[in-house]
Amino acid sequence: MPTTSSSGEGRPARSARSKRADAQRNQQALLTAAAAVFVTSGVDAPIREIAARAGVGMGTIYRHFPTRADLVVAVYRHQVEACAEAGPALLADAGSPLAALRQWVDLFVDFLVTKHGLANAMQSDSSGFEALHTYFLDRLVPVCAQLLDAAAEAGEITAGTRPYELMRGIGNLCIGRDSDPRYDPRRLVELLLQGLQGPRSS
Amino acid sequence: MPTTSSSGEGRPARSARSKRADAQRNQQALLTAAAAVFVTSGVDAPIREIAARAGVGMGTIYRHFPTRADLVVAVYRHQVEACAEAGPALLADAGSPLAALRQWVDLFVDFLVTKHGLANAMQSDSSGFEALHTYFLDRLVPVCAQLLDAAAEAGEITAGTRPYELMRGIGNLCIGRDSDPRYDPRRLVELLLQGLQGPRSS
DNA sequence: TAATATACGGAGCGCTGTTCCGCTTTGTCA
DNA sequence: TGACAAAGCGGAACAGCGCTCCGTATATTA
Repeated sequence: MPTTSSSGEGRPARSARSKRADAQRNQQALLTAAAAVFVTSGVDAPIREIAARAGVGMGTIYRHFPTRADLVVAVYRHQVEACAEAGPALLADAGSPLAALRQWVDLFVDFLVTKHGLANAMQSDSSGFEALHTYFLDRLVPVCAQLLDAAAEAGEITAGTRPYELMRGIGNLCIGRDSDPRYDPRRLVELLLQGLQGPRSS
Repeated sequence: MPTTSSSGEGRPARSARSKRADAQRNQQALLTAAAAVFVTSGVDAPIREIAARAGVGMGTIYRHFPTRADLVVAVYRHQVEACAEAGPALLADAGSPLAALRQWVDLFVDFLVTKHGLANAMQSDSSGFEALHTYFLDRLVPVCAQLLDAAAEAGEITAGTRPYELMRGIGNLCIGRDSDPRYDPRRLVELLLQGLQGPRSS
């Protein structure tokens, strides 16, 4: 119970609730600014740039989002959530589990290739991006696992594929100089999915 | 003929050939130092660290290797060459073109996962790594193409796979926190190769 | 209105890559 | 052999970055 004063809950329900008005404003401004900057300069744009665009100081940005990953997560949370929720929906709607898996992976790839450098950042081994990596994967791996299991049970793919590994693999395939005509992540992901179906019986 | 003096070859064959003795020494020292540092700190270790280890100044390292990519290329040139030469050899020795392709890809993966962060650097879109990307791919893509063609002609894989894309894909799959037990690039590469064999006939 | 917790801003530190120029070494030629 | 360019060297210096820290300002409550 690390409460500063003695009488528990003495103060109006502030302590565990809303922050100061200006703090809320700034947080929102930061999210908006970051989203805009990410589009133009990628997710590893200079922190100063984001702070400047939001019209706040460096201290403020670090107080609200201690690591860059926190900021990225906050900016893209909605989209990740949407992707996660699409999993079960597709499983219900699509013709087969494999079809659902395919469509879902497509969604995920769309998300990744849209954000400059997001895929890179997710795998980066430097400067506190671990949180980013963790959040995305924690949220999406279970969804992927569900799709994988369903497809395996339907006999459409061989069992035993590790969802975590697959997700990282797909993420990795999406890394790269944006839109080099010679490199289309989608084709390789498709190859991966084909590989999932097991060796050719011939 | 950009020779300084008039009489062609007048000077002892210096002009177009060897550099000064100390320059050669330093270049060698830099290569050795870089190789050592790359092992411990990865390919994006601080330039200063490499210079210090080689016992030279900053200017020297930049004179010999204007970009970091030049240094990396120089350090790994032998191994890349070996990998390139292994292609035709495997094609002749291995049982089938597909087997050769498999073994060759294995070699390539071995090379990549051994060097900390090399795969990352190869795909990095920042700070003059393009040269690295270019060198590796220019050297290895033709070899890969040859293996791919042979396998396709033997009917072991579906035709039409783009060698460049495949190489980059494999490279990308090798990116990541070194030796996370949950992620083994090799398994995914295997999946990719399986996908190469085309959809399951079922 | 006064008091206090809360939040803000930005100067400053340390670490990078990269350039630039005065000094040193090397090879050559008389 | 000795002197003199040319070639090479070193590292100070500049710029850009992430991140911290603390004096100041402001919102909120009583």
